[in-house]
Amino acid sequence: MDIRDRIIDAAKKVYAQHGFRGATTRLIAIEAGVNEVTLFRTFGSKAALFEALMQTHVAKSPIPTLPNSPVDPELEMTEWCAVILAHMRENRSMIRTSFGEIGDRPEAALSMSEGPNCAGMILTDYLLRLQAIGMASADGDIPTAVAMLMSSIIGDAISRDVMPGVFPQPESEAPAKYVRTFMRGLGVKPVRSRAPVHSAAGD
Amino acid sequence: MDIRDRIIDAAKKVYAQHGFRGATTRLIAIEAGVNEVTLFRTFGSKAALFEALMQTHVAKSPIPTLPNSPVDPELEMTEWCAVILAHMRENRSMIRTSFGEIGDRPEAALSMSEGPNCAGMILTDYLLRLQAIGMASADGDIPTAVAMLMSSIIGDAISRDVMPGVFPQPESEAPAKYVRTFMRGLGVKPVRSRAPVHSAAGD
DNA sequence: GGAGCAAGTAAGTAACCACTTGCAACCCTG
DNA sequence: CAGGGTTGCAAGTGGTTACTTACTTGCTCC
Repeated sequence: MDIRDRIIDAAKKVYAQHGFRGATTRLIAIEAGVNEVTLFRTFGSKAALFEALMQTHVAKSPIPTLPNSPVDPELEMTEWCAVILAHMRENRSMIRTSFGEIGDRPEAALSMSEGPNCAGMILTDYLLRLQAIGMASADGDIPTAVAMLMSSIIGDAISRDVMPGVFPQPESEAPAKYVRTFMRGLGVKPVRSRAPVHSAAGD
Repeated sequence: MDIRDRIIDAAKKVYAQHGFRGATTRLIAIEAGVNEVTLFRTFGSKAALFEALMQTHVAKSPIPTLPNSPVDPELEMTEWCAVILAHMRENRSMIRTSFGEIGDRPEAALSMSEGPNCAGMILTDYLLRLQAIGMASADGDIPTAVAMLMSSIIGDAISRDVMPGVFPQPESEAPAKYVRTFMRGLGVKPVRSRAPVHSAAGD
């Protein structure tokens, strides 16, 4: 692997655990297995290294899309949520850390929140389509439901290990359960072919 | 105000913005308007100061209860959520910071998460009571719904200012909207006697 | 085999950090 | 007024941090 990438990877690891101030150039160099001077020769400064880190991170964060023509909303949204949740779980330490440093270094957290922001918009669009074609009841509070689902995904990803009492479901089943409850809250009708979701609130 | 409390208050402020490493004794002393030496004379060390800080913080964090005999679930839960949300919004910087330092200083975040953990249990108990007396449909996925509502409250409190696109509702209306969607997702029937809550969901 | 470049090594610099010491000023109580 | 306790002030200590400089080593390409 390129030495640049090795340093960035190491910086990510150290930063995720110790934060910006705790991620000393010494620690990063050791983790990367290079000399500390090499770090400065490659990036110029610690600040520049972290800029590069953020750039490569957002570049490597894919946001899945939802189909233009919904067929099976529950299935499609579950798959979509699972992908996002998996990605956030992988990066949970880094997300937590950068989020926690918002007061000190806003840029980091802002660039990290682009993903969820964008995901929320994709989901909202999808739900509007569902409403338009009559697959969701017209009175559902889409913005609120989207906020809740996005919060649930983020919350699960970053605080499951801290507050296990709040997240009793196993990791693997979480996305399906969030989507199921979300759909009931929104009044999305289950697709005919699938098992009934026993609606008590709907029409 | 007692000099001890003044220092703790100042430390809270500085810590919330700069984190543990960034909250230098110098900054804290300036913020408190005392000499830096006084800080060491009063608490002995920076670590001891932060222990005291966490103690007074959790001591001052009240968790509202929910009635043993539910009458109007929507009203009761909205009020309950509003109190929790308000408290978390007030302390959002501190929550974010301590949460972000979980890798480095787990104790802080763990003692901060006691509140939400406990709140989740209170809410779960309440919902089980609702189910038991037939005010909520028996097939609702309570653990999932609780996780989603708690995540929504925490998410709103700590990331509304970072991801405004995800939280389009005004702050004041958020609790009611979360609870409304939550109740639909759980299959809690709206109470008969109340003014129509813009219901298209209930009969 | 030598030029050129990427990387390691050793040492140092100025700033900052938590924390200490010694002393002077003040305030309250007796 | 005397004395003890609290606070401020000035200075310093040892450790750490980001970053620099000067030099050496090893590898590649001609």
